[in-house]
Amino acid sequence: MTDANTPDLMQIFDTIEYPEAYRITYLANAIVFPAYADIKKDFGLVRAEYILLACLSHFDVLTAQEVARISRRPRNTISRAVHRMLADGYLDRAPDPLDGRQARLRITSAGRRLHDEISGYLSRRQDEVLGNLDADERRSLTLLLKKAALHAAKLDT
Amino acid sequence: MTDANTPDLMQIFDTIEYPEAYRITYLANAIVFPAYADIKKDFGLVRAEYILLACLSHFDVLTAQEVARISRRPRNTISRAVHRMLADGYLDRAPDPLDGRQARLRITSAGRRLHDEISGYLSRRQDEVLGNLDADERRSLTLLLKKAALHAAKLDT
DNA sequence: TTTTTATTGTTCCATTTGGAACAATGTGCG
DNA sequence: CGCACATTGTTCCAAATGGAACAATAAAAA
Repeated sequence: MTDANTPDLMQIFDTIEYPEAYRITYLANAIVFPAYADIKKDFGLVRAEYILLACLSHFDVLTAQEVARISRRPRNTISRAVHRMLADGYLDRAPDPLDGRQARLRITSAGRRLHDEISGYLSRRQDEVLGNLDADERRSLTLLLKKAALHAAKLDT
Repeated sequence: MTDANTPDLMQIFDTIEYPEAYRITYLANAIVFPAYADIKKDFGLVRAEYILLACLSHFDVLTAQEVARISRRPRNTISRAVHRMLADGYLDRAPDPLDGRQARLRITSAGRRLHDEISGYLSRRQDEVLGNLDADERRSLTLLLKKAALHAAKLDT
């Protein structure tokens, strides 16, 4: 596979016209796809469902629209996830008394337990993929990612 | 929207159990989705198609399997992309004389022109999303991303 | 050699996906 | 007030997606 005739498949990391975008996307795929496949196999959840769970684990109450904004996903996929997770007892929904359009979503204790299990899959895979960075590099990367992500969140308001 | 009653939607960047994975995925989405939507609208290409184009722009000749490995995408999506891009004249295919199973793919000049246009969309969006990093930070991020990506590429061999 | 195992590319099929249109509700402006 | 416009959540539908099985070829084992 890695003989002299085979091109170095990773040279593209350097030659691509958009190196940061390429590497970020590559890392995202490397982390999320395997974890996602395991989560689907072990819990039967699709991506929008555990994203919904993750959002609700970190806020007391959210609307579906807010979840869509936080996760940068289309509203209809969140809507579907809400229905399935409601049916499975992982969250509660109550109409907002102040605004008849929106509903207030909260995670249940069953949902929180499920999220705790699932987040282990993602943490483990994250640590595997970033495993060759030393502590300083890891800290530095984390900070730079946060700065960029906060800026990205302000775009496309 | 950002009044006192509204929770800070971005606190999750700090509280999530897998902060690097979350931020990387968030940035990947922030870069790729808008660019992807524009590329689809302006050129009618789906993601696997411009990924194929990008790979073939950076290697003289590749097999479909190699494209799948480089891009971490399932083989059947690459196979479909090859057929569409062949029909549109963006690449050439020739059977490998040494191995009857595989075919040697090359980009055509039309394909290269198309890739040049498309990569502008991704570069521009990349620079927008990373726009608040100064030169040192940007350089540092780029290096850390490369180190991690090279390591990720060696996983799941 | 023959037989088994692995690899490549493809097709099939069920599921996921997201854009667009929609009804219901709320907001702003005359 | 009345009327245009915006927002939320949902449904519809066409398209994309990816796992699994497949035929053809190659490599390895017996």
